[in-house]
Amino acid sequence: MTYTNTDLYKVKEKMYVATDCIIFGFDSGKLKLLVFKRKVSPLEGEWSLPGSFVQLDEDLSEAGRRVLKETTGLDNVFMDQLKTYGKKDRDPGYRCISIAQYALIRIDEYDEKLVEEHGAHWFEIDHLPILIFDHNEMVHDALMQLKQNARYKPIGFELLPEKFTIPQLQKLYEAIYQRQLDDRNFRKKVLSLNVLEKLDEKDKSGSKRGAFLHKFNYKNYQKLLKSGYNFEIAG
Amino acid sequence: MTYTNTDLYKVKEKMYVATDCIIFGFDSGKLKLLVFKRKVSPLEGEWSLPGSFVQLDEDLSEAGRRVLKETTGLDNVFMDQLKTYGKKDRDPGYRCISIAQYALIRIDEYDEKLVEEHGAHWFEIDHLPILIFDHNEMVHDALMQLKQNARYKPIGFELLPEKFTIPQLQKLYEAIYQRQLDDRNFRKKVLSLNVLEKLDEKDKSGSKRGAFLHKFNYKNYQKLLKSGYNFEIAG
DNA sequence: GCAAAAGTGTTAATCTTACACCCATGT
DNA sequence: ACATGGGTGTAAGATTAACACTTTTGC
Repeated sequence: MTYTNTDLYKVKEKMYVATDCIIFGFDSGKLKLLVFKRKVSPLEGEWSLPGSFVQLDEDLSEAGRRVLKETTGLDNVFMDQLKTYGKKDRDPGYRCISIAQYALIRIDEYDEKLVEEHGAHWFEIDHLPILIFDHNEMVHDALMQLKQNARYKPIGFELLPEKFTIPQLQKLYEAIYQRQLDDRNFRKKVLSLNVLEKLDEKDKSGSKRGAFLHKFNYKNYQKLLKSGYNFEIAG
Repeated sequence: MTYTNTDLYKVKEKMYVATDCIIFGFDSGKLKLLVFKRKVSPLEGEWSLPGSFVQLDEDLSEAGRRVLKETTGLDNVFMDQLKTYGKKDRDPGYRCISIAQYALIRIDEYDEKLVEEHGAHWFEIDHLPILIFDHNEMVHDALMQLKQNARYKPIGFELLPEKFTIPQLQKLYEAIYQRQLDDRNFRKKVLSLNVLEKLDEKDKSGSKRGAFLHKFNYKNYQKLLKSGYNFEIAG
């Protein structure tokens, strides 16, 4: 950053820098959010996003991954920066800005014990409790971003198990967009992209007949991007 | 933010928080960026984005607007947060994170003297010099964001004078998307949105015949949003 | 009168939407 | 045999893309 002459006469003070994580999961056809019961004062016992101060010796993204690891036991998950919240009075105690980062996790992989130890709970996205500070705003913004990104980037797959069925994928997109999609059109479109690899296995958990499992094919996705780029699922 | 038990044993240290502004303008058919010659050590004399430390008693957005005001004299311009840059070693001197914010300004309105006093220069977006630290990365990211946003939100108009012609608007979009657009299709699409108000005046600076001036109509835009929302210019 | 930019319509191709029935299987 | 979700095709409508000529006017 550059500072101009006038800045030199201003006080340059440091401030606290935190990061809060918006952790999305998808389970039983519902989009869910991982929320914690705060263990420290002030506002002990209130619901809150998991977060931490950023250490002097770690990148912002490292701090986000550390929080995620500490609270879910998960490594190597999709994570992206959302926005930085920096209203001067957002934290009543002291001046503290927070970089919100959102994560998409495969809910079947997370460490349930670890999560419970931390007093955590998965809430359905449209039945969230009141969260501390500006955390509800963060979740709202993250959901908007998720909707936006899911449309043009294949991030939806980060929320599903490695192997998934087309109906599962559709339910995920319906949960993200918060509206129904036509099953014939959805299937047509998603298959036309050529980024799904059909497996020989079936998943019978959803029906008696069973639905074929598919895998996301990153190589074909890269090809798609090169060949003019138009990944777009539903809308 | 929440901190977990383990955090309580970690050092909670404050850090410097800065903001850097990516200021876009549009002039002579080219998308431009306002860049400054750094006046303080280290890296004095190098090109840099305008920036400042964030004061303890101001919101992040206030800090951005302050920088903008100090460097261009402009108030009340479109400004939005881009991303926060927080690699631990991004500033060689001390740990400092920077919230990048981008602004779209009507280049005809800015205070040229003020800008020159600060050793500033407008560079064409594809002929930028090397900037300090991670500033080139910031610009790259801001340009991506601008491309993305211009497609679905009417932010392009922030870069034009209040009154503008259709060919001017088209050149702007061509500069943002960095590709040619078909003039007949562009005109058809943009007029079909019903958000432009045709004036009786002509602008003759671009041609002998002159082109009709138009104004962006915010009320109609609000109507468009309510009635199902599909603002989309070109692609 | 000519150069230079403004303005105008049509058609083919593509993509999106709406919609209804048969299939496979566990009970 | 029936209930349940999985899987398939088609036609109408909307949108996009490609494309060429006339208009105005300052020089």
